[in-house]
Amino acid sequence: MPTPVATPVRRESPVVPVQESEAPCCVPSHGQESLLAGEAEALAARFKALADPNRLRILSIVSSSPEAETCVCDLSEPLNLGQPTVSHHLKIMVEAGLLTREKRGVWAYYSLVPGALDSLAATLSPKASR
Amino acid sequence: MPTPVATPVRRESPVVPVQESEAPCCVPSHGQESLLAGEAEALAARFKALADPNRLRILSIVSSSPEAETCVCDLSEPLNLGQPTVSHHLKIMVEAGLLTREKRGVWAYYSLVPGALDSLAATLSPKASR
DNA sequence: TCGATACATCGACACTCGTCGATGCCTAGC
DNA sequence: GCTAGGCATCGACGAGTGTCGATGTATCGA
Repeated sequence: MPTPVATPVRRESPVVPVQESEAPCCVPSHGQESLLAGEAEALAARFKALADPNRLRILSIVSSSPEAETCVCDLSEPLNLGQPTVSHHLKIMVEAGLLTREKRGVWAYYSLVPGALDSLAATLSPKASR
Repeated sequence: MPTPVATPVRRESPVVPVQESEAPCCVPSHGQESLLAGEAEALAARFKALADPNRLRILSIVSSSPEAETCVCDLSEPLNLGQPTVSHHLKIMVEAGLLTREKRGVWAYYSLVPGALDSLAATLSPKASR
C-alpha cells in the first residue's frame, strides 16, 4: 500500500468550503470530505445554466441592454433561434436564479438577478477575482 | 480541437464585453452584438466542465488536499465512482484547463491550474466577488 | 366581441453526457 | 523478462439536453 502524499496541511479552500480530506492515498476515507453531495448538485445546477453558448449570449445581451432588461423577441433574432427555444433557455436561467421575469402587457422582460453572477463567481474564487 | 489550458480571459462589462443592443423591441438588429458565437462556445465549454456535481467535488478535494494535488485513487472512494469514471471526469477538466496532470511513477497527480478558476470567476463578475 | 400579437407549453427528435465493465498501456519491483 | 498495480481508453447503455413545429394562453386594439 503506497503512501505518496500525506501531509495534513490545509490552505484556504478555493472552490467552496471543504471539510476534511487527508487520506494518505487510496484509503477508504469514505466520509463527507469535499463538498456535500447536495451542495455540489445545487452548484452544478447553476453552472449548468451557464454551460450553453446561447444562454451565455442571452446573459450578455440582457446585461448590456439599456435598462438591463430584454424581451424575448430581442433575443430570437440575434441568436438565430426559434422563439420556443429562447423561451426555454430563459426559463432555465430563471429557475437557476440568474434572471427574473417581469411581464408588462404582452411583453415579458427579463433582467439579471442582482448579485447572482457575483455569488457564483465568489464560489469559484472566494477571495477575489482581481 | 486544440487544448484550451488557461485561455485568455477578459474582464470589463459583466458577463463579457458586449457592444450595442438597444433595438426598441422586436427589431431585426441582427448584427453580432453580444458574445461572438465562438467566444460563447469556448466559455460554455469551460462552464460545462463545472456543470457536474462530481466534478465540483473533485475540484474541492483537489484544492483542499495537502499540496493541492491528488491521485485518482484518492477520488474514486469518496465519490463512490468507478476508476474509469473518475479518469473521465479528470480528463474533461484537464481539457477545460482547470486541472493539470503530472505523472510520477505509477501515480498520476492532478492539481489546480493556478488562476483558472479566478479567470472564470472574473468572467462572471469582472470587478469583484463580494 | 373578435382578431392580432407576444409568449409559454407540449411532444418529438437527434444528439450529448455520465456511468460502467472490459481491456490495454506503462511503470516499478522481482 | 515477468508480474502486479495504477491509470487511460474503448464500447455500450440509459438519461438528459437543445432544438423545432404545433398549439395553448393572455393581453391589447379595433
